Amino acid sequence: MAQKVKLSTIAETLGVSTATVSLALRDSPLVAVSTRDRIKEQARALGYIYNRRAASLRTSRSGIIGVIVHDIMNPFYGEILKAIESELDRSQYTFILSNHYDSVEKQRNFIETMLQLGGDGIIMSPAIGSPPEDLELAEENGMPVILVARTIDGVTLPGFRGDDSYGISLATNHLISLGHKVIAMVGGTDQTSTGRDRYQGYVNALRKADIEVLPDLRIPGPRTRQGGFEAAVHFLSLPQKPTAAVCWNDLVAIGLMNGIARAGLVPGVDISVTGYDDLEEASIATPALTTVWNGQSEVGRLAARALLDRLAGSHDPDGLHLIKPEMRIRQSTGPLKPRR
Amino acid sequence: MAQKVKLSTIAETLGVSTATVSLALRDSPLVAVSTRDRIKEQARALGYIYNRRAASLRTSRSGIIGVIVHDIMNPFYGEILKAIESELDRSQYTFILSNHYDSVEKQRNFIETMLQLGGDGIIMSPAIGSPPEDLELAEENGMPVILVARTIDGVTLPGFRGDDSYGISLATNHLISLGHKVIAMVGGTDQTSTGRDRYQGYVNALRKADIEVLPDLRIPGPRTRQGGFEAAVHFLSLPQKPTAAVCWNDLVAIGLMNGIARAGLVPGVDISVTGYDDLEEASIATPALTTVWNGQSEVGRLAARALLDRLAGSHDPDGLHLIKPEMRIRQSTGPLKPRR
DNA sequence: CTGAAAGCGCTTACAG
DNA sequence: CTGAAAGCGCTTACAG
Repeated sequence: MAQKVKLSTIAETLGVSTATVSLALRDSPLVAVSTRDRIKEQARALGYIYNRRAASLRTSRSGIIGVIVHDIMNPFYGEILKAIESELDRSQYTFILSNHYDSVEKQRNFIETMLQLGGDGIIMSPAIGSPPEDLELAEENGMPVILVARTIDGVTLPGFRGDDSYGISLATNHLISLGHKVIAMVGGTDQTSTGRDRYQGYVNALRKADIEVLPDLRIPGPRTRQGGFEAAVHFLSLPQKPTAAVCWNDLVAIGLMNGIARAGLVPGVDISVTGYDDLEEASIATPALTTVWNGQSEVGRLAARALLDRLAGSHDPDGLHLIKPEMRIRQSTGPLKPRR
Repeated sequence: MAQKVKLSTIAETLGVSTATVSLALRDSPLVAVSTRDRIKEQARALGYIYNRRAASLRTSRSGIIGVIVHDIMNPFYGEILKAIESELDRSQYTFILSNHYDSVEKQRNFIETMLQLGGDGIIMSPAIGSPPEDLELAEENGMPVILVARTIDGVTLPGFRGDDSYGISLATNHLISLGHKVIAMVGGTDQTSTGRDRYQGYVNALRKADIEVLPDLRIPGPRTRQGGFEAAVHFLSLPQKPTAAVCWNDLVAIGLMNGIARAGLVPGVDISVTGYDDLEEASIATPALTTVWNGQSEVGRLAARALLDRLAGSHDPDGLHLIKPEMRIRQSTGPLKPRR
């Protein structure tokens, strides 16, 4: 590579000052149009590459936004990311993506890296057990934080997620209305607000229908396709013989249905299964999955908007914004059959 | 936020020079241990945040590695990314992830952004139709590029991917050995090297077995679960009545199996289906998918290593490194049945 | 409309 | 083992 071309190279070859070049390249109205055109033309001809580090050091804005979630390979987060990406795409921000896999340490590392890079803001789905101090560290150093999908007790940052308790009650009520009485809940964990809310929504719906809540009918843990698949054995061997399962999410539901099918039963006929999220693949599962839309696209879009607004100076009210989930009835649920 | 703490703040409060602080924080042996400890302690106490932009401006190394692929939500790329991530995790690099969705423009933007940020290197799966100049732009500016999953004609950068032609012939031969003679190929595109290689591998395997190659048996296009699902209608209405399908990848195969099941046929019994990639979900599909392992984890690991080596100064030979695919026989393929 | 100069916060020879 | 000083490549008052 040849000699590095910088602002001053352009300035010298054109006999103007670096100040003029700097202004011209950023389309400042202070520079005469003819000068600007000459400068831009020269920049192109020389193959000039703008040095964002230098600019950022001077202005203390980096144009970088950090996004960290549990796992970008999980389509639930993937759909949120896609919405964030398309919202940020129109702006001039570059975004840095990362997984924390629920490691508080990885998350802290990420926040620190963003701080070191002078990141302008962070959108995050906090790791299980995130200490509020870690998030405050960002805010205290002038880097705003927006929460998605999960919230943390004792933290009042702006947050966007679905109304889990309400959403899971939609699924549970749907099964109850089909005549099911022995309904298991498969997957999830009490360690997240989401996990607690969904279990609570399930419990509430059963109680309201005067159905006894049996702790054994809860199979906690699974959160992936693989987890749901493996839980099928446990599910099918429950002595109470559940006729339906409210699953933690679509992935668990799809895995569970595969496991049920392997055992020779027909999901949607012998056993009713509901998912949660309404991922793109829910509708093409076999059978097509009855599930609850969890507003991923809205969560991502609103979070990105909120951050952009905040960076533009406006200060929206903090606190939680709940997206209202919606029921999507398909073929994985059906009326209660006579005892199996 | 209080007054910004910088190197000089630490230096002043301790009565030493910034040079000493800088060296101490980076564990230079030039600094006395006692001095170093005092400095580190003070940095912690003051809540010092290292300014990477300033350092990077000075050293012209940023510690940033860019990774761009077609779509991180596609599990095939997800698995590659995971391998890259775990390899890079041990190093001190931050990585910036992005999708190009096969838009050459998005890809060029990404390369330019990396250049502006002073990125140390890029790992990429190039967009369809990538002009060699775009990749050369990076190299010319001192930013090394490593290719994964796809390569580009006329570009001699180091590249890592599976041996597609060989791999697809494994799948095709497996079906032939089960007695199938009317074998369709579902998905993929001629616009990528991968697409051309896989089709060629399929054609070669058929020819070698003296089976006529019928162009109508190729259903190009699908690359996703949704695409495979939708292709089922076309597949099932082919006048030649294929008894087996060699699919572009696992996602297409899973989608196709779902579509076949919807039509009342049993994949693995009525119609044999092979996938490609051996994603994590291949083994839990129903039926478990017969497929070809495409070495995602190896591709990611080796690419990351190659870049790290290059950044450390060693200059590995350029050119293509092919990973040898392996057959994974499961339940989605079976012996030819009497005519359906 | 344009230029001269200071400064963002580091690191790196260089000197002692 | 430590310090004084220059410089990375920008942007921003300030002056004209």
